[in-house]
Amino acid sequence: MRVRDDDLDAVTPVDHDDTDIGEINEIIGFHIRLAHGACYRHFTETFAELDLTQKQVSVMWLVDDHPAISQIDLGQRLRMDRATTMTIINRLQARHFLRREKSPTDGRKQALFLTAEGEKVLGAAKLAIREHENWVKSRFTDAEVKTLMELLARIHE
Amino acid sequence: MRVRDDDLDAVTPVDHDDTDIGEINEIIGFHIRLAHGACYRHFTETFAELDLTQKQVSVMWLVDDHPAISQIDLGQRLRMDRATTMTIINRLQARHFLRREKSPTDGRKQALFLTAEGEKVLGAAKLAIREHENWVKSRFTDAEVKTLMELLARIHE
DNA sequence: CGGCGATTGTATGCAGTGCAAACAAATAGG
DNA sequence: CCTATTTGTTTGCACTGCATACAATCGCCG
Repeated sequence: MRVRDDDLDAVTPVDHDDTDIGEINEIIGFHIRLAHGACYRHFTETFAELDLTQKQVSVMWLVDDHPAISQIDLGQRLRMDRATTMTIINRLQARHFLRREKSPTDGRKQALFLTAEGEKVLGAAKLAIREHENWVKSRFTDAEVKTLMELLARIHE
Repeated sequence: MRVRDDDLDAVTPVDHDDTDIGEINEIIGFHIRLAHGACYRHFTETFAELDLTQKQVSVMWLVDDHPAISQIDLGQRLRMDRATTMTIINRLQARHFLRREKSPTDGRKQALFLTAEGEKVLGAAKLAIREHENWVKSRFTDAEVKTLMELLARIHE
């Protein structure tokens, strides 16, 4: 019962399935966006119960790895500007996963620390991350994963 | 209290430069997000003058490739829901790059067409896309580009 | 043929993210 | 000491994603 609409413009010499998108399919940026979207959706599903976003998990992870890190440093490592970093820190602080302290060495900076609850949540998040990673990696060999990581890293420097 | 925060967790066998992010660096989803972010930023710069987003260009491109396409079909091909598709179509229509017509074969559907101005803008956009693509591809060999596209496609099916 | 469920478009609201501008507090450097 | 810079903060705007609700239309089945 599915109506095919491919019949009126079947001119492009590419595969034509239900989701043929023509020459835009050759644009690498387009594939990066689609792949990111697919990842984002699966991540959101996986973290629905924990109610955490990618950024929030990344921030907690980094704060755990680097206690007393400043917001600006955090933002630079995750490629976020100060305003975006603020939003995320505020949210995590409101949920008592993280706390701000005045940096003793630089009065401008805030020193960030996970709370005990934050540590607990991060532990659960890391388990969910593993599940999410397996979802991504399930379609690749180990060598392909290595290659993909290497190529992606070259894009974001 | 430490001045440097790198010294207390130098256990992960990864490079440690100014933007070391520790074990999170081994998460493939993280690299996809960073790569997407880098692409997004460069795209935004490249299209600042044309004032177009990735989605808007994708939509115009697809409407041009598939005249009389419906909104739902467009959304499925670009992995967007109806509400998001609406927003983009509305914006493009308000700028007179695109027009809606009632589908003659299905009263529920809208048939989408580019206007003459839309065609013109799409032409300019495709040039900008080429520039953007070159920015991405400049760090890869042709074989690597092919590999990357193939691996990315496997993520979003 | 008629009614009912499914599809499509539309409108509204909420949340996450990105970016810019402006301001205050503190630091760094001459 | 004075000035420029850094850092955090706030505010506002825009794009995107998702959920919900509603109306019009279509397809299918009795």
